[in-house]
Amino acid sequence: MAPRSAKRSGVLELAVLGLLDQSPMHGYELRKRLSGVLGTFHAISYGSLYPCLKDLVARGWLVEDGEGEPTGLSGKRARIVYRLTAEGKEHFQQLIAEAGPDTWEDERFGVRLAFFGRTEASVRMRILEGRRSRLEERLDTLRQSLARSRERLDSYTLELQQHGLDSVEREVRWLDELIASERDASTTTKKSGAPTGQPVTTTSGAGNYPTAHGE
Amino acid sequence: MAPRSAKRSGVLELAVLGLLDQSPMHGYELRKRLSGVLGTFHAISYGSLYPCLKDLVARGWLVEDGEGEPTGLSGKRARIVYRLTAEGKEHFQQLIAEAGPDTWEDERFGVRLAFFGRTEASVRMRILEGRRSRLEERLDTLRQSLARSRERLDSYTLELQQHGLDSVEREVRWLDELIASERDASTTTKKSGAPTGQPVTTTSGAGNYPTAHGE
DNA sequence: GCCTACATGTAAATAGTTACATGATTGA
DNA sequence: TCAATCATGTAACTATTTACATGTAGGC
Repeated sequence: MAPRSAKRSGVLELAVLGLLDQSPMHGYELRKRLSGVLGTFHAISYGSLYPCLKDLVARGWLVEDGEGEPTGLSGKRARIVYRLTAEGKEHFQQLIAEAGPDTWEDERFGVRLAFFGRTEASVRMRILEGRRSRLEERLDTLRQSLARSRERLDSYTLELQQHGLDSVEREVRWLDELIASERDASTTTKKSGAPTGQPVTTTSGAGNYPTAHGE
Repeated sequence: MAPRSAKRSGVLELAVLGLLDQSPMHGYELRKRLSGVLGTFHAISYGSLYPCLKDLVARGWLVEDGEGEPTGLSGKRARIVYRLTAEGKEHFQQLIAEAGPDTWEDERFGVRLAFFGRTEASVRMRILEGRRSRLEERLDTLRQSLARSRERLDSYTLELQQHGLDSVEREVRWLDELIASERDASTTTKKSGAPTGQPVTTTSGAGNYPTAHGE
């Protein structure tokens, strides 16, 4: 085993590996795409990204290429294209094969879902159902606390809390749709003997995916 | 002016001041209520809260009381009840009178809304509308990026992004309701000469308040 | 010639959590 | 008496942003 210099983030690391697993890229491009899979509305800062890339290189999961062949006469440099190594690919596969309790927590669930296309069906299901029961748990707490304090709160606070509750309920319904279409896909696959465990899009454009209302 | 030892957080600070403005409380109780106004689903940790309280005391906005009168025979201590000072009250009033661009950003909007009951009507309106146009801006970016990359993305990533979009759209609709009921309230007040600028609850339980899907 | 977007990076500050340490009170 | 919940706190660590520093490429 490597000497465990550990340290680096978790979600960001996973997101970067996942994007580079699709295709090599330089940091600037990577940053633009990260918001898509991280689901955080503001882009990650370079102050986070570059140190992370450096770290991944140091751990042997990434290598830096000096931007392909010098196109024509320009010979421009400056860009550093990052690419997964064999170990990097293997490591990423290992990461997306995990289905532990933290995979369905707020911070990770989004990225994991974004990479479901490369995740095994059984793992996908475990994460979706884990997420669902996590939210159900949250609903219990929220409803209880709302029931306890309903008359003490003014209408604005109430509106805020009610909204939070609605958001979680909505995410549960969304998950139900996703889970249902996973089941459909797996039974259809078994019956018809279709070759891949490829994703099936839910029919409606409904459902949503809120998590927090502040921050 | 005080020597600016500054340092402390912002949202957490505001939330603590707002809760203590309603009634004095000890730290443990405070923590429980904080999740309600911070809208963060996991409670804030003591490792954040106590240092923050200490800081607020140091800046003269809070004082520590040693739990009222010793009830009957017990004379139990240990609990430290925090209470706003006159300067603390004034400072809080100043904070909730602000309506700058950061007030409608993700981190602050929730807390500000939670304290709308003590916020002037014009400020409330400015914040709600600021938030609304901020989200509209977000929708533009999101729609554009989704349009650009639609065919490149697999169905899961698409589902994720679509969900994020839906969530923001839903928050806009919710804000529209809140804004409408603010307008109603202000015209009714003017016409009937009702005494307070007190909040009016929206009729439906609809609307939601999502912001981020990961994290 | 200048401005905008592209592109990479570092140091310091900021925000917050986790793990630990301690002890009182309440109810089964 | 034992466990759970109440209650307060600190030190170390984790994650992330902001501000700065630097330079290139392309359009007007």
